[in-house]
Amino acid sequence: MERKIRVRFAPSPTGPLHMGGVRTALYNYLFAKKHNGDFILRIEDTDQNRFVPGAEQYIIDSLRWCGINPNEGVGFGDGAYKPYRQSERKEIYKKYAEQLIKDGHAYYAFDSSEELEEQRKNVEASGSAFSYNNISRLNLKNSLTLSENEVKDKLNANDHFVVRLKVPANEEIRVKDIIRGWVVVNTMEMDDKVLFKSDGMPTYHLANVVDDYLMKISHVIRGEEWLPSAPLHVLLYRFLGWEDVMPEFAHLPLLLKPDGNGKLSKRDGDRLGFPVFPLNWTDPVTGEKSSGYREMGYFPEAFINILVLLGWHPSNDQELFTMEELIKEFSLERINKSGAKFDPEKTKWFNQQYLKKHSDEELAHIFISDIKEKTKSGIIKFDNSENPNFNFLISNLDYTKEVVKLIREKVHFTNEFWDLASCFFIAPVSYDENIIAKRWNEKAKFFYIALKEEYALIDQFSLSEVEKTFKQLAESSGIKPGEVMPLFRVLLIGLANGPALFEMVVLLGKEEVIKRLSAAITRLN
RNA sequence: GGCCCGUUCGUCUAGGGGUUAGGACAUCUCCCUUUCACGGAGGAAACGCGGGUUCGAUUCCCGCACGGGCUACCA
Repeated sequence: MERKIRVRFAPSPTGPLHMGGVRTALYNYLFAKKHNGDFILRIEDTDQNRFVPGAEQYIIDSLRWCGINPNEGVGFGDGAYKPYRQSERKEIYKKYAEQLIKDGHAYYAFDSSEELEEQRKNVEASGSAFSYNNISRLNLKNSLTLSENEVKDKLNANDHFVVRLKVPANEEIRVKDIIRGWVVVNTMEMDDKVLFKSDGMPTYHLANVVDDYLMKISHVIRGEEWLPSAPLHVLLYRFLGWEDVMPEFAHLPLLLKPDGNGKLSKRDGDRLGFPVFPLNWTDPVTGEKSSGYREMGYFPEAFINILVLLGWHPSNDQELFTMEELIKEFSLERINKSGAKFDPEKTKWFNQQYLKKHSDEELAHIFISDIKEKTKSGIIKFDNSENPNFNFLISNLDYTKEVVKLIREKVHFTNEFWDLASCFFIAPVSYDENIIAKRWNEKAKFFYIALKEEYALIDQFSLSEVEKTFKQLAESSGIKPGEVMPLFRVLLIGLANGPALFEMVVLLGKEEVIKRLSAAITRLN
């Protein structure tokens, strides 16, 4: 019988979840869904020193926002394998560490970190690198070199000790990676990794292997940074007697910084001005703030789409996917081997594609709440007496829908709407100086005074009427439309660029247009 | 330093023993548009180097170079 697909995402709560982490979670999720399997969120908080309050909740919130919902795990309901937080599983790991010692695959080591540091220095002085391995362990303080009584005494005296894996000498360890094929490492290159720390917590290696076994994980899909320790994990499965149910491995290529080389880091985002985190984050200790894709105005679907293509690609040219399509198309075999440089420029295009998929009404709702928020936080300021209709307009769905219709093609993000559309809610107080200097003269002034009067006479303030009236007046005044047209927009909204001119005039409405023209003529006189 | 992994346009990538090496972002030109954008058409742009194997290699093999990862009582 085929074994049930069960995968896990296992971050440590040491800070906000990096977008690379989100991609790892995504690939796990897609793989699980595709095979009707389970996706588990396990929190690997075995390092008490690096624990950051709020980080765990941040991870949960991020996955929720992305629509990557685990079947089991911290924050996502109890599954059959709880608890899913490693700090709550301490006793479990201890048992397996003891079993390894009993079976002769691990040993107690009593060397203090100062002593090891000393060793390291000495060896490095002679030109090579120190390694606690099957050679050096014979000269160090551990249960292999000390007498049985000495060991007993030390353990009874509650001396600090760690448990180390007894890596066998000169053996080829083979790891089969789904993405990279066979990776072979000789045990002479491996060191006797600490499995159990002196603070009573397991290290990643032990906890990871034990939990993956107990939680019946079928595939370990994780970042490439784990590839070097995969042979160690294989050894652990063997020594624990679990080789026959060892999960398959897939080590994902890394996300690289956009310029230069190296892993994508928070600093790159700060330096180049793009987020590397899904959500905003404030460091609880330093108070340092990091921006997130959500708050930058990205749709979660766009964010997912950006991430999934960084290291994976279907066999055709499709670039835009729903989650359902991704689940259908995804396969580990089509994941690339090499790292992907992250291009913040392309993310804008993706978001625009998703913006296009939304209806005017959906966008209007987003726009309205954005305006309300900006007003509340003081970003939007205006003179109440000059804009008495402001509150009415921003609450009017039909009106904002029409506004959205006129500007939606011009932006990548919904939070850019306001910059382009403020003119529909607030009258201008200043006018583009270039255009005024070039075009504003007596002739123009008389034209607009006349236009104001003509517009006042129109009953049906429609697109065709508005445009016709403008052009006829220009013709009868002996003016080429091109001479006065750029000015029209400036008089109405203060800016040289903006929404389609006559559409804007109609939406603003007869009364408002006349009012704004009068104000402009008075001010520019 | 040692070990491991990788290398197709600037970037993400498709492809794979014989192709005009395909797509997308960005960039450039033109069209549409009396603004800006959207849209449309087109252009420039890539198989790291050296050896093999082969009738033929960008594709397979080996070296080298370059890049990355790991080398903690961190994950």
